[in-house]
Amino acid sequence: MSPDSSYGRYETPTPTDNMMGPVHTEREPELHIEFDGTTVLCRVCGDKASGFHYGVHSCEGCKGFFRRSIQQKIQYRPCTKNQQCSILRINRNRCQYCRLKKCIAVGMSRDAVRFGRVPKREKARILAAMQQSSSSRAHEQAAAAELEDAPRLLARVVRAHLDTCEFTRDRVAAMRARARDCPTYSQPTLACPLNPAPELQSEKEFSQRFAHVIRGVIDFAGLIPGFQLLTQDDKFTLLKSGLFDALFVRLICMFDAPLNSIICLNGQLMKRDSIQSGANARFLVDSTFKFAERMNSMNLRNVDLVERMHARLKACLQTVVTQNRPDRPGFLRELMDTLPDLRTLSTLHTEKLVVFRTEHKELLRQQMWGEEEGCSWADSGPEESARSPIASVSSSESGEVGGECGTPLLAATLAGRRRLDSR
Amino acid sequence: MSPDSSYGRYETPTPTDNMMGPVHTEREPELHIEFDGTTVLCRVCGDKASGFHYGVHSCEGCKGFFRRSIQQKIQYRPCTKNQQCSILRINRNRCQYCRLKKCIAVGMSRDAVRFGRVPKREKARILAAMQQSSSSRAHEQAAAAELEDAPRLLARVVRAHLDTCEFTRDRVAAMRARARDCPTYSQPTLACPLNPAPELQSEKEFSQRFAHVIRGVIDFAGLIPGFQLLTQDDKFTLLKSGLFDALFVRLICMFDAPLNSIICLNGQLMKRDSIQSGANARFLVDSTFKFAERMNSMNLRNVDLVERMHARLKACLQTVVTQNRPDRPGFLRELMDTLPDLRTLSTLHTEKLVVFRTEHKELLRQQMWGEEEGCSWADSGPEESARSPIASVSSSESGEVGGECGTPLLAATLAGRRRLDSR
DNA sequence: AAAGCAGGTCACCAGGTCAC
DNA sequence: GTGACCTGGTGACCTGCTTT
Ligand SMILES: [Zn+2]
Ligand SMILES: [Zn+2]
Ligand SMILES: [Zn+2]
Ligand SMILES: [Zn+2]
Repeated sequence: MSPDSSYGRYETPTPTDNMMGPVHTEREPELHIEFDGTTVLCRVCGDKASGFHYGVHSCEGCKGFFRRSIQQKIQYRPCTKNQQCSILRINRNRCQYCRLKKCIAVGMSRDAVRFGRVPKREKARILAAMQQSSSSRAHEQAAAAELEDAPRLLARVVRAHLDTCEFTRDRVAAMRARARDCPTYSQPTLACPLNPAPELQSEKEFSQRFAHVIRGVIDFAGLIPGFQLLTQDDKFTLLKSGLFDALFVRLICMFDAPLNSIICLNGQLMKRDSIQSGANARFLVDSTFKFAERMNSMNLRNVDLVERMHARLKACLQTVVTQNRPDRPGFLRELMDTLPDLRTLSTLHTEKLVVFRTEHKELLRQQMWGEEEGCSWADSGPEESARSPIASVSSSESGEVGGECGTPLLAATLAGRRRLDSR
Repeated sequence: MSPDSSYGRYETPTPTDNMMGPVHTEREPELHIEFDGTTVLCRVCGDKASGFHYGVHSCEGCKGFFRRSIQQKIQYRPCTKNQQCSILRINRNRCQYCRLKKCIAVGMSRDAVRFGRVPKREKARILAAMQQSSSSRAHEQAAAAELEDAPRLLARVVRAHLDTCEFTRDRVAAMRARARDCPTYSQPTLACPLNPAPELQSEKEFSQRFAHVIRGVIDFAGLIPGFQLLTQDDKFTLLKSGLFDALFVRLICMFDAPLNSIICLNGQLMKRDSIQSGANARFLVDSTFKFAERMNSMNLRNVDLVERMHARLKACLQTVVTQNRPDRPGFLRELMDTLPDLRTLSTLHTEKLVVFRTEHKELLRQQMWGEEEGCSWADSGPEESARSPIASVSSSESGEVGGECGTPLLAATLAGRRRLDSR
């Protein structure tokens, strides 16, 4: 007859339990605790908890209410509103039925009482959870703050781009003009704008330039507001995913449509016709945006946070674009639509790169990642490769290379210490 | 409500201890310890014991409680609930009176304290006991494994039946057909199908036949997967309870409904009308299941294990029956409903048997249980007889027989060595 | 020493109280 | 009926002593 007999003690076994089954080998009591800064909250009504009552962190009010409910086996009137009343500090006395229901749902029970001093182990756990909760909260707040001020955010992204990209419109303008004025065509051996000259003369020199622009993109990412606040894993995943997309867009300006050619660093041209696998595309701007794409389909730690950052950046881009192109309201939409193409192209490009890298892997690796001892990154595993066979370009994926691979530059960059060493 | 079940166990072990000082005969400290895997449990409440306090393995809580109780000679309020509260970790604080009672009952005492380091000898003993405990756990797992594979389990049970029963449908078919073709009626003197002929000619021969089918049932039980893994006591209790039920079902096929007669071993018939106490019933199959019935109401050691075996066997039976009778979904239900009737009939039949046995007890006993020296089985006591006056048929219950009774056959069968000696 | 327990300590909680 | 507050009991740890 007593109310608790009709309800199971654990109606809701904790939302985290059911989703992912992280193979809980250890019997961790799963402490579900809600915090507000430094104080524990009542799991029934959210008020400040006065302690651990009947097996649940709860306030004096809910404690007393539950005690009364089980002492005199009260049968409350069955709730007129569908038995789904929310129980908060301000309205907890509106519906006794739902309040008791909530008490039981969160696990209050006479069988769960715990007397005496709190075990040290659990105390530590609670403290740690609190720490974690507040620090992660502060962390996210910091990230949010960085993304809050739209003009400043924009300025910083633009600045980051200008500081790390050698191929901005302004910088290539001169070369481009020169090339157009007196075009000098050559037969390319390595059809890449990064090649100093159409004819591949020095593999080593190409590798150096290649590594250099890669560093530029990585540094750029590190300068995007909020990026440094992500976890190492997320940073790495994002970079792996977007690195070549960004690089591709950066070098788009070296593809001259009127001349129908690629401009090399030395100003010589490579006719599009003479290049076997031409990259047929028309891109418009050096954009930051592409970098945050593809996140949803990836295995990110803090997806939520990244998502919000993405959304925020997108909104900023929208604002800017709208201002700059009042004549074309759908411009951003067009911009977005180029992303899949970018992805496709980037992938195709990476295929070529893989071939090249396979041929010159040692050299390239040294140039790209530095020469120090490598730390072994956990590989993403076969299933990710299957999903996107060649989109990932991290050093760890150059299949032929042994288990070891050095990524000190990347690592250092992720840590936020490296700067672009050349302007 | 489970309190009683766990409570009863503690009351019994050392009735001598609790009254006054421990009458420790100095020899064997009697080690009553309960384990949970590798940890010793509190003998008062079952919580994890923190050590050997006041002469008993107990938890910090019970230790402190007992200390407080004897320091300030507290007189707790005399318990409102009949002084039989169960004392478990979750409810140990609900009744101080009963908690202290339990403390004393399990032997806590100021004089029983043992200081200093644990003697090596005892340490070894505890370890050994723990080993044993965990091995018994492994034992249960073995039993569970035997019951796991449903088809195999089923096959073994069926095989066991076929190997130990002389009255399967196939085997009696011929005799039955003959009986129907040319019925030969006789006036019975002992209305039992085991009687070779309607007229009781030789008590000795009947007794032999009787003992033989009993052996068949006992052997059948021994062949049921998992049965051999039960304790001697549980095996014996189960047999005592189900032996005649099973026997009854086995002989059902000798009751011919169309002829309205009992078929005797020699093929002669006994008209139902000519039998005074006819067994009016319609049973359908030779079933294994009936044997596991009635367990709940009995005082079994390992009730839980037996329960699980029962459930498992039942589930298997359900599966089989469902397969065989897709047209009748409620068939198992019907089957189950015949059990109370079976019980009633078995009881009635036993009444008759008791009369017969009383008359010929010496002979019968020799035939049934063999002739060797008897070991004295602990009798179930008067209260069980009251519950089910004559349901138990073990030799120990033939009241007139003195304290001694021989059960070598049963004992040997329980040990799993005997086989059916005739096919 | 090392191991192991009685006793003490005090952080903690169930239950009771009583203005509201 | 509610909940801030009080009171007595509880038990996780610690300390000091006893035994091996
Ligand atoms: Zn509350
Ligand atoms: Zn409600
Ligand atoms: Zn205890
Ligand atoms: Zn009691």
